[in-house]
Amino acid sequence: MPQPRTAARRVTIVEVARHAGVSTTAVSKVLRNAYGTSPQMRSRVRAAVDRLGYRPSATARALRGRTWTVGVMLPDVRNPFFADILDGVAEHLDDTEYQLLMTCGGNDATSEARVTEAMIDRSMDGLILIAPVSSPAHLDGIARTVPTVVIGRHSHSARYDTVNDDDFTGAGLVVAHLAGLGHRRIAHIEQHETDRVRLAEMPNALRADGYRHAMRAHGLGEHIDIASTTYTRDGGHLGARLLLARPDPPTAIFAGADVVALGVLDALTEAGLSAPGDISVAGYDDITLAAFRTISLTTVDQAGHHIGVTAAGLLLDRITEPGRPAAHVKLTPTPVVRGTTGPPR
Amino acid sequence: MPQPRTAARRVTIVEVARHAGVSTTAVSKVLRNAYGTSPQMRSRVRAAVDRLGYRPSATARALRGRTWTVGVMLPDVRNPFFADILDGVAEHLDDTEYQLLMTCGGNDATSEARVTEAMIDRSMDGLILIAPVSSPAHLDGIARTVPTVVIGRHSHSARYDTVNDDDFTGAGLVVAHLAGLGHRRIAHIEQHETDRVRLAEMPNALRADGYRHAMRAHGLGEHIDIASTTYTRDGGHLGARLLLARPDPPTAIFAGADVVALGVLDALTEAGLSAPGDISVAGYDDITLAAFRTISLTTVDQAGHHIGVTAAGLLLDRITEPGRPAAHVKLTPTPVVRGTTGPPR
DNA sequence: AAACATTTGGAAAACGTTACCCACATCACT
DNA sequence: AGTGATGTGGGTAACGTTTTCCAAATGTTT
Repeated sequence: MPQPRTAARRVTIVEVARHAGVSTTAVSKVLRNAYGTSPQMRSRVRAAVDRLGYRPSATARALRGRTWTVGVMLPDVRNPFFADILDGVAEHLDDTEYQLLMTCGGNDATSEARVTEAMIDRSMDGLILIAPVSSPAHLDGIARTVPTVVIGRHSHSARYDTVNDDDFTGAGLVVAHLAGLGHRRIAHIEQHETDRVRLAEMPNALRADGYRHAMRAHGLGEHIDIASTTYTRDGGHLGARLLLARPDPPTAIFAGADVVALGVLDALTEAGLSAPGDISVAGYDDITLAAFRTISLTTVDQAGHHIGVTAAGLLLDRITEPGRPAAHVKLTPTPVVRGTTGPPR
Repeated sequence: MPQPRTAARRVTIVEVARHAGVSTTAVSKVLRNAYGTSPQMRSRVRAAVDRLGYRPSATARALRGRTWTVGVMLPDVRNPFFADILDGVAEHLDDTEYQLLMTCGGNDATSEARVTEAMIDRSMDGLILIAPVSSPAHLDGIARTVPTVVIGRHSHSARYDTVNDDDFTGAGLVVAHLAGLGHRRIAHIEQHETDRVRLAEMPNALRADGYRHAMRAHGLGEHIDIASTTYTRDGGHLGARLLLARPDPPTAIFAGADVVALGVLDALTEAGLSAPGDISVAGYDDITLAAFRTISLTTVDQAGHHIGVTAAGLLLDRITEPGRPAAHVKLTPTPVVRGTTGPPR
């Protein structure tokens, strides 16, 4: 059996009250900025708090009030795009009393359920779920329990807010850019999807839709060519190899995410090819590594930082006003042309 | 003022007890696997728990027991080396009841203090601090309050465990590799340090020491050349520019971390140079990006994953036995030779 | 049968804080 | 002076769970 904690006893509100010569209710009111305390009282309590180094126990507070905690569920710590989002969230929370705590859902519905339950059981005040793969019903259930904002999921639920970029339009920007350079055989690497709900909501599916639509709009419908793998570097690598093995290989590849494009560049290097000399390569996300000089990836900037700031703002609003109607924010992407795209040979 | 939570009421232990026709004490004992419950009792309670979908409130538990939470403080979410460590920690915790929650200390002592306090106030059962910059006294204070394991800090505190690789030896491996290729002018990029404690404990300082020692051991003492910047990509970029501007530029650069090496490669590309054709470049960490085909970085593998697994094991031990003598684990690094190093021109 | 040991179940208090409600004092208006 | 409004402070209970301690039943030994 685990042994009891032997940590030093922390200062409690009872000791602060005794030290200040007031009730625990008074101390609590002062700390919560609650109505009904005089300036003198506030001053006395604050002096006692400082003198004793008192900090409230967030877990004790949870039984009646708030823990002042915002939980963020990441799909994966490796994709630098999520780091951009986190920077935005952290920046927005910096001037508040909220503490940001993160954990990973691992792109797996069972794992996501375990993680969101863990955050709820710890009485987190609100959750930001990034690119969750769980069913819409499950997400609704979460949002019914705790204020929730979802990023990277084109849902129109009435129960939670969403923040996304316009993935459909963003994909169109890439195709327009490549077509503008003269490319006609423009291929796409998508995340393989079969689930109908995911096909309607996930960013990768909308990017593939945007690609198809833009290709037809540029009169290139007959050149539509999609390799279905995964949004990982390995998925990019495999996708590129599949596309290069075609009877009529593409002259340009639009990878649905920057990490996928990195895998494409890997595969080109192995095949003794280069971008854009042999094949143009474009990604999506504008992760910080995309600007790395040796890579210099053409991509779409979906402003991860701005997404994070916006999501955090919506969540704090929803914590304050839980029944507020859902907001679904769609940000406008911008193309970022760098060194991996050029005219076809 | 914030409005009250309007979330649905969750099932409590009182309802489970009523449903099972037993006391709340019995339910609690069954869930904690405490002594003093019969098999029939356990069966009845478990059936009621399943039927009602009951989950204990971790925050209520905190007032008398454990929250079953492990907190990890990261310096930065961007460095992929920390993702390797996290994978190891997560893997070790996977078969336990502990939930991993992460947050960022931002490489700043004030920010670290705020974050560790937040984790302690939320009654986390134990902390893993990765590359903290706080003073030794501060770390001791934390460890006196909550079971703590520190990674990336060569400390011999009696109060907390540490897990590190042998940075001194690792640096020697790089110098040996480069000297073996025939390099004599081997330069190093270090994190600038002036604080005496940090010079004694931080991995970057030990790598610089290891570099100096190895250079002298290879009879290259007169060629010791160090650029002091920061362990960031920008620091690598600046360091490379400083070294290239020397009257006698180096033929090889040992950057103290892989992210620093990426900045060096950036600077070389801008100067129209390449590695290893013009200058050999070696890093440290073996982040997953080091194996990226376009980069193919020569580096030192400090087995982030293994560090994570080891740290998690030590922490769970320390939670079980808080007064246990401190363990200071030092792992052996291995060189990884790839495409950025070769014989000097 | 009596004495002792062990197992099981549960009443009550503890944990640290907030929410609720009310008593009392002071101020403003008629 | 009497009445109503407002501000301040605090007593008490609630929150959901674990810990502590003991009573009662059952099993074992003399």
